[in-house]
Amino acid sequence: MKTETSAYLDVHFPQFEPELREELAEIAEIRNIPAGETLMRTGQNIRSTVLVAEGRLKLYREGHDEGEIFMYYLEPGNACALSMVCGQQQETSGVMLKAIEDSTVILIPVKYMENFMQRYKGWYNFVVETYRDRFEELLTLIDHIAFRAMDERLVHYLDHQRDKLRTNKLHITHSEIATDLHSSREVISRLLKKLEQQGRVKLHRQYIEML
Amino acid sequence: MKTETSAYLDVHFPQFEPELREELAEIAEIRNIPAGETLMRTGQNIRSTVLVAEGRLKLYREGHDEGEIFMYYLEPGNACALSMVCGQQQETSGVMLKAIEDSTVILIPVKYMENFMQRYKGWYNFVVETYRDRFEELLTLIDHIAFRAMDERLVHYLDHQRDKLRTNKLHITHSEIATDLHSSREVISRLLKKLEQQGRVKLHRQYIEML
DNA sequence: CCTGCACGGTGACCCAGGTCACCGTTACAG
DNA sequence: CTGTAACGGTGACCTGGGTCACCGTGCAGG
Repeated sequence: MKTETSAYLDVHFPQFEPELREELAEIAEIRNIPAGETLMRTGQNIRSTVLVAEGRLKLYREGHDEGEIFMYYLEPGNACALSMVCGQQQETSGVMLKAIEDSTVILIPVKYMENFMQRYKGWYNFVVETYRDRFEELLTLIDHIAFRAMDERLVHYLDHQRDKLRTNKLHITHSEIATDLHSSREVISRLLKKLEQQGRVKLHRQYIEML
Repeated sequence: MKTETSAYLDVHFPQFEPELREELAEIAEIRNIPAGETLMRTGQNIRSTVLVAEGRLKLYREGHDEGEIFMYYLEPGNACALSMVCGQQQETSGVMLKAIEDSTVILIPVKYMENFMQRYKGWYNFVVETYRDRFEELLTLIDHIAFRAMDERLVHYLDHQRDKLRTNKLHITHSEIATDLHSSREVISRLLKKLEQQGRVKLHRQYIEML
């Protein structure tokens, strides 16, 4: 009989070797996170690698002086790259991880990392791919913050949301966008209005329709 | 008799197993880069992992529309994290790597990566540590661009230079600082002047003295 | 039915920092 | 010695976008 963990691994991590999945299922801790809850805060210690089994989480970098900026989504089949690099020694997280849907994560104590790396190609590839993707994402983020004006960043943000959430109706408030882009609500409202005038979006109460 | 590559590895990568160093010495290509020259450009293919043997290189992210931003230094004993993640498949670089001193790098074809990862703990640890450090550096960079004003960023930049170059006299032009911070010379000059008035630096022709 | 609150719109204002124009100084090449 | 280029200083100006104040509207809970 299959455990819950094992079932999640089979569905979302099929590239792992069956024996790896078995091993993981034995040592993993599974945790449910209700929508809106924070799994990890800046400055917290990391003792486990986080694999996402269900739901959707948002990963933010927090500024020292209040404020945060959205980095990327974690979805089923993804892992938090940061929680993978943090080795044996007690590392502290530099990010904040928040569930935006009811989510389920699989926690693997970091001490097994090295062992799996060496014994399972599937795990090795997964880790390397995760690093690559996240690195790429961080570089893109740097681009945007450093080189692009707010209006361009907003358009990119909306496109990204549409692609990720697979819908043209984005149920997201102006303030939330402002937080994610580390701007302010008024600015976002103004820019959205501009986009509406350009016929690129349609604004509704509670959601934004992309054209 | 030792080869040149082998000697570099012994000096700057002592944490590698002796057999690993031997293997590396056999497959490595060694390359000298005169100061000022660019080793890698955005969009170029990567086929080798870069280990730094001598000198000092600066790594930049380039914006699409002209402009660049300094990410970090590579020094002897360091490696370019990006060139490690880029797997078997032809990945293209998202960064620009420029020698600021006459430098020597050791190039290891990426196809050996996986093998070394599994066979040598020293290599595994090195790669993981490199990832962790670079990730951390990128996060710090994001912080600075997103949350800090130019004057604070400038101070941080100067401190960083002093630490890295181990000298209070920074031989660097205002324009170069401006490029690195993706600002403009005038702004940097103004801010430096402000710092001088606060007694935190002393400006000279061709160099900046930190107090 | 009210009342409060979340959401969004809008005008007025301000400021960091980017841009432009221009100049003085130093260094080096011819 | 002189021309030219790199470097740096400075004032004038502009603008993106952050901030403040305030309002309207729709909805949920008493």
